[in-house]
Amino acid sequence: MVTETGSITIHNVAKVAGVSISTVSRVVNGLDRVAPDTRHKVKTAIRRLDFHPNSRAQALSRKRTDTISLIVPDFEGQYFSMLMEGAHEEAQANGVHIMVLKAKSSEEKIEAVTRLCSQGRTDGVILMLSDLYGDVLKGIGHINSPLVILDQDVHSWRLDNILLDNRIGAFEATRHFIDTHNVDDVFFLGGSEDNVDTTARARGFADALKSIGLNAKGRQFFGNSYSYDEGYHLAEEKIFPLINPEKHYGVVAANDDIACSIIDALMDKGIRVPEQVGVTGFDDSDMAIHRRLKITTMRIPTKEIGRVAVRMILNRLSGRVSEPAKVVLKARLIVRDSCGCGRHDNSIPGDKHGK
Amino acid sequence: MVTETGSITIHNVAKVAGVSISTVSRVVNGLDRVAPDTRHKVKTAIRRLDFHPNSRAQALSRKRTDTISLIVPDFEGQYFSMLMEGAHEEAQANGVHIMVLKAKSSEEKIEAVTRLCSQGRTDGVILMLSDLYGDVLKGIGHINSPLVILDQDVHSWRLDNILLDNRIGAFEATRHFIDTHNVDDVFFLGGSEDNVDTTARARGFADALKSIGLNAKGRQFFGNSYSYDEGYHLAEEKIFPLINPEKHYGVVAANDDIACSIIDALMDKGIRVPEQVGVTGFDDSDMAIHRRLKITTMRIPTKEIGRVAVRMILNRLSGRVSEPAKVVLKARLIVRDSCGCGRHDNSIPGDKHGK
DNA sequence: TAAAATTGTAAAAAGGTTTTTATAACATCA
DNA sequence: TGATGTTATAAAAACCTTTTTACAATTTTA
Repeated sequence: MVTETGSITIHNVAKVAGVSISTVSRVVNGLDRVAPDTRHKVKTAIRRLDFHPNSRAQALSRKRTDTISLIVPDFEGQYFSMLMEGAHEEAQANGVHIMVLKAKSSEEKIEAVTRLCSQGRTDGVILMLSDLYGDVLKGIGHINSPLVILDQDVHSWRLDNILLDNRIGAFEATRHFIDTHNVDDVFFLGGSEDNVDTTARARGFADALKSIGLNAKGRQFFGNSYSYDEGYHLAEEKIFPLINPEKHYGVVAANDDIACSIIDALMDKGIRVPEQVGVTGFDDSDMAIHRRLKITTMRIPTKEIGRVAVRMILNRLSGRVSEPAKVVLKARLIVRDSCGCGRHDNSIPGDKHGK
Repeated sequence: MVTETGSITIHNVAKVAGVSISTVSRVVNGLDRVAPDTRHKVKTAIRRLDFHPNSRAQALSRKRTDTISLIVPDFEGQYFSMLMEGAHEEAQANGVHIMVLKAKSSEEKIEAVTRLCSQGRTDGVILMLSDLYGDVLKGIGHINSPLVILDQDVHSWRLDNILLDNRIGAFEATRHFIDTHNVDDVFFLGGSEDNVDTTARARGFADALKSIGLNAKGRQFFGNSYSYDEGYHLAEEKIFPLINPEKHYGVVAANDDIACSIIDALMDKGIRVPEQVGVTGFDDSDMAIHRRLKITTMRIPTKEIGRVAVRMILNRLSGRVSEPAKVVLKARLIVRDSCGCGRHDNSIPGDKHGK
């Protein structure tokens, strides 16, 4: 029983304190009652030997790793950063760790989740599903660890689920133009029609139009991706020709990247933004404020998503919750300048700043 | 020995295959030779029972968690994303996992590293040190797991170390203005003087000036942080007054945020960028291309840093390497428009685009 | 052909905890 | 004072592997 390796174990502590290992364990974990005198002896020995329980042995014995896995399609953008921020905060506060994995394709996702769980390497999995999900969830099948699905409504699968109400978000952005700015018309410019965010936001835009008796048809345009250059061309080709200089418009962009490109494209065409055309973004990313014309955008409570996701896993581990939980978080309109609400003197070509 | 829980263990496999557990282990790990016939029996049983080795038990027995910890001050920006990208790629390729922790203060860093290591929760630690490091490394003291330090030169501590040559990067950006654009003068605008990146880049700028017999004094300015608004005001207050409309200047910004704010501030003052004043950034972040005037910037091989860091840990674990390794990576100049190299017709107020 | 080496497998030990069971010491009640 | 409870601790079992040791069976060498 003599450990020749350098590490101090519960056995060493027991010997020094003159008690059994089970007593040491009880002192360390503080669950069971121990005589004050004994407790003191053990604590002294622990301090003297600088004993730290071996987490690997604890994991085996407790059947728990104190690790939660976060699986995302990629590590880019603020969404991931904020998700991490929230997840880490909640994890840290509860003494668990976050393991991060990237899985883009359905196969990769299935493989990652099943491997992590069947190996018992993680106590729970947070899986971000931005695209199709049926085959992924079917592929995963039954697992014994808690699983939280992000970003995609997986109703009927009886899984913990966190969603963002993109529809309402876009609805509000659109209504902002209608209600506050009294625009003559409003357009939507999205990324790919395959993207769940874009489609949900397009739906919100359409709903807002419907609410005032208009049809979205001919007012929304899509590209192949969320890129600046593509957004720029789309704005040039689709939006610009529809602009009547006498009128006042609003453009709801599916995200901040696209909002940037729309603003630049229209300004390059000589359109005054936001006077003639107001623009709103989505995501409240860095670029919304790293510009002369600060972008009005929908802020997504991403950090909250991360926090809630970890909380859900912990709840399930504690066994307190039984029914699958579904949390829908709402985006919030951050009013800045690009919609026309803020200072009006900063983005007008040839204005008093001397251009 | 009958496990009542649902999980399949090596014992179940052994029983079904009619062999001992050690034989199953040898088949699974494939280290020792096993008779073809026995191997087949075992493999069949494994497949039939859908056995997966319990990683917690493996961790205890092998004294290794197949987990590498990445400790960063925060999760924001492309630097973190790219670091993760590289680290995950290398980790995935070697069957290990990445655990991510946030530690801002020195105390948090010390606490995180020592706890992870003394508990045996990780096989190695990648620690990003952007600020002072002496007290952190002293606080950490001796640990038994491999430790790689990022971003800060910790010579004399005999630790694996990965650095970015910020000095050379800024030197090259500065020389680009001098050599290619033949500017009449050049300025540097940084973040906080406490920030190691800013100071190293300022040094590179100064070295470039010295190389042509000039002094950096009066040509470099610092703020309190890396923020857009502060950069904007600094550019207004410090750079603008120095600009002679008849002359041609270059401004080296300590990062892309500041480059954005300089460009906007100068343009708002009626200065033509890049014709009168060229600007370069640093980092090649998103915002460098999400603008009308694409920013010339120094691209940092961040992904490579992540990859190399993991590789260093793995090398050390394998025991093949003995001496501490030090890798210095270089930033690369990405030439776009803001320095004056690209198209010149896009950012001029009142140009042919009709403004 | 006896001795030695090799091969294939079983049995046991080790890894460091937690948790259950057992036991001793002591207090409480009838 | 003997039965009953309570408390504090020790001992042992369990968690599930990997790895070492031991031992037969077989092959090779002298």
